[in-house]
Amino acid sequence: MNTPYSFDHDAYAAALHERFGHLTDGEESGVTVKVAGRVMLLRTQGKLAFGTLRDSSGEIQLFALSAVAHEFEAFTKLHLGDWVGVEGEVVRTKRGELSVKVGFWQVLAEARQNFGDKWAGIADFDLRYRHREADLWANPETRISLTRRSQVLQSIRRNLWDQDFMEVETPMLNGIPTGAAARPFVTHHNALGAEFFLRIAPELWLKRLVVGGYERVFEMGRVFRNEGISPRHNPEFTMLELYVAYWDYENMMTLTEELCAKVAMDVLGTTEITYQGREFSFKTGWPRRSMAELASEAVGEDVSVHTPMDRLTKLLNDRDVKVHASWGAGRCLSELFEATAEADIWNPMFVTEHPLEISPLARGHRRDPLLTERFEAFATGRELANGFSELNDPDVQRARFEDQARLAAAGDDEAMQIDHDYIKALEWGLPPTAGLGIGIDRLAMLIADASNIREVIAFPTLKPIREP
RNA sequence: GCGCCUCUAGCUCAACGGCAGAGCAAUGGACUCUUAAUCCACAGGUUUCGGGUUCGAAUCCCGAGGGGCGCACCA
Repeated sequence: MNTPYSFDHDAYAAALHERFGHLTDGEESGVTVKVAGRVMLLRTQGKLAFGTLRDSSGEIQLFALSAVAHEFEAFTKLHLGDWVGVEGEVVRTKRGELSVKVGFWQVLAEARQNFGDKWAGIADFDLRYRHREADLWANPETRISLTRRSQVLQSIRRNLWDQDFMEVETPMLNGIPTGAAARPFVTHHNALGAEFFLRIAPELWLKRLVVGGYERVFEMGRVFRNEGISPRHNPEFTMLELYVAYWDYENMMTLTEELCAKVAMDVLGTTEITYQGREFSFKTGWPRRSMAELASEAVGEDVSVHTPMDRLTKLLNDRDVKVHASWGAGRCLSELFEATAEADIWNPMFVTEHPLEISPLARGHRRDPLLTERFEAFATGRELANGFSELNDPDVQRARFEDQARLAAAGDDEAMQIDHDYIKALEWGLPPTAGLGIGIDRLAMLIADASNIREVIAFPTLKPIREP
């Protein structure tokens, strides 16, 4: 089929409703516009035809009269989903529907595939995720969710730019996978003959930029973790990481809650959010409570990193958690927190003072050498953000890496590897610095009221279809 | 990776051991103000795939594949 290379489009559906809302039933505006979009519905009635045109802004009715419309017969034979460009006068029909009275029109592209039931849409998850392009037309909620995600990204960038952050990009192909506890994807560079790992976090690179003198940096981009897929996990997901020189973790908690409140205001116009039928608030002033305090409350007795191992082991065993031989009191406390208090945190809260044992990149706590100045933000029972006062002493960092290496040798396949380049970077001097990581997909889920992470990822990771 | 559930026409769904059906879409037609238009007609299927049980299987059983939800891992 011969279709044009361009169309001189000059009007959007939503703008027409705004501009011509005043037209009375049967009134003609005398204004000619050129609209474009897909024909979503078509009703013919002898020498009349009504179509529903949908563009990125909304919908507007097309009103065709055989005496007026160019090639009226062909117009009545359009398929649902066809892209058309239409030139015509803006009118309101006798029955009160604002319309473009079709004059010249042309097919811009045909739809040869069906867009699903025009009332029920597409329900099949496989089809929706593998062919999001069809899902976007068939299910308006999909368009809203993905649009909200985009608005979240936009809001974060604008807010950080406004606070003098510099957006940077760091390598995704890494010789050593580090910056988090996770299993990596492995790939290979032919010319270098070298194994590379897709990044699991940009953390160490970003801190090296702070060493380099950029006092406020952020990166928002994809990280890759070779782990299970679930309604809350996609193997590639979007992480915001940011670092601020001269700050500690208390300052960073304040930034975190302010950023969330601003994003909610920018995207939804309120900090009061309904997630899966239940309310929570992104208003600032989130409680800041230590992990030990929350775990103690949950188990009904005082527990901390100073609690004897046999007691912690007993408490974990009571909750069907098996204690691994390599675990110390710190890991046990963290496991106890996860097994008890974590899932019940519905309203945003900062959990602070994580054990040093599970925080190899965080700076030791100024009041307790077994703890770190770290926080995690929880909301609706899930982790949303993680941050800390950054460990900036190269000797201490080397010792922490060595501890990790011992764990790796003992069979922990998520323990970090020693990054000598990073130690060397710290030897050039990292000022006191605080860092933050936010799982953007998780945040987008809250903003878009999505129960599954796939609803806020345009093309989620799926199993490739294997030929039998 | 393990467990439970699921897969029927292009889409949404019936039929649940006894002739595979409907609505929408598509195709042909009627209709000068429709709103998921309506009406008439026509067409559409190795019931995801491969085995098995049975006189008879979409339906019961086994295996494979895709998907959903839990668990585990994690953000």
